[in-house]
Amino acid sequence: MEAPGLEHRFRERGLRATPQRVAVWREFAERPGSTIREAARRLRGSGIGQATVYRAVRALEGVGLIVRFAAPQGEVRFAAVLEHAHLLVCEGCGAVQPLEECGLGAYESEVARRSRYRVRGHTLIVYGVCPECQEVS
Amino acid sequence: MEAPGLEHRFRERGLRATPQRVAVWREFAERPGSTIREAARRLRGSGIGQATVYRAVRALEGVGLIVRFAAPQGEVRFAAVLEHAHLLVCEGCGAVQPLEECGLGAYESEVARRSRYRVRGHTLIVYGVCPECQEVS
DNA sequence: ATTGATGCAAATAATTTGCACCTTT
DNA sequence: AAAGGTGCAAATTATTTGCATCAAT
Repeated sequence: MEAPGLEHRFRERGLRATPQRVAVWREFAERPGSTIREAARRLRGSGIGQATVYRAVRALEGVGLIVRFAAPQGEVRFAAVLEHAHLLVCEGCGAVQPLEECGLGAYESEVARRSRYRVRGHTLIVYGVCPECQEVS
Repeated sequence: MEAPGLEHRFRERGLRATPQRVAVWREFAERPGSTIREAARRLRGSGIGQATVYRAVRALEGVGLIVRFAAPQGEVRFAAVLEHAHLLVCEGCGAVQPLEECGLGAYESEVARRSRYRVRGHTLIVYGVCPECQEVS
């Protein structure tokens, strides 16, 4: 997964686009569903310290460029996202893939109207069993 | 929040409805958005050890009776749910409230058809700013 | 009896911090 | 220079485990 203007997305949300942060984002874009530990171990090879990975994840999660979710066995995993945080997660093998349009716009408006909240976005994680894991079971 | 037949919901998912587990679920139902630490501290008063709280949360999360999500500042928080894991979270004060029907049924079918996954459910977290926090800002 | 749960305390793993140094305004 | 980031190693927190015991089937 590549993203033209990735750096720009960082800046427009008030984050400096440091090489380390970009590398962290890319790591979770290429391997969605990694744990921080796994990502940090790989990034170690690029000279990026684990504290930096934690700090980057926190910063990116804060502006919605990375989402956190519970994997099958309950571990906390992460995935990079661009606009939408819509993921399909396999409960068997833990595979993660992005989902397209969820058509939740109207629903969000409805929620905003009824709750009087200023709605800013949402995270949708769909859980299921992928074709491969279905065969096995 | 009370739930008739709560115990039954545990058992039909293969979990023993021990008093500790029920207490843990209730704690997160009464105070959605608590951290495990907070819940454990309160439950301590009922003689429930922290290891039990962790084990209960893991078990309940596994069968979808508790969901985990990222709060404003990035901490991991939990909330008890019954059928649906639909939550509205305030990014300001961290207040959490359940949401009703999301009408995502058709979308799930669509995802299942296109991905060939056997879809089992989903978690939807809507983020926004509650009326009180809007005034402050 | 047998299996599953629990509490406690100890062990591990995860996450954050202090600090000196480096980069970008 | 000033502000924001980073790496490293050292705290600090969070989570899991071993084990003896209790409860439910």
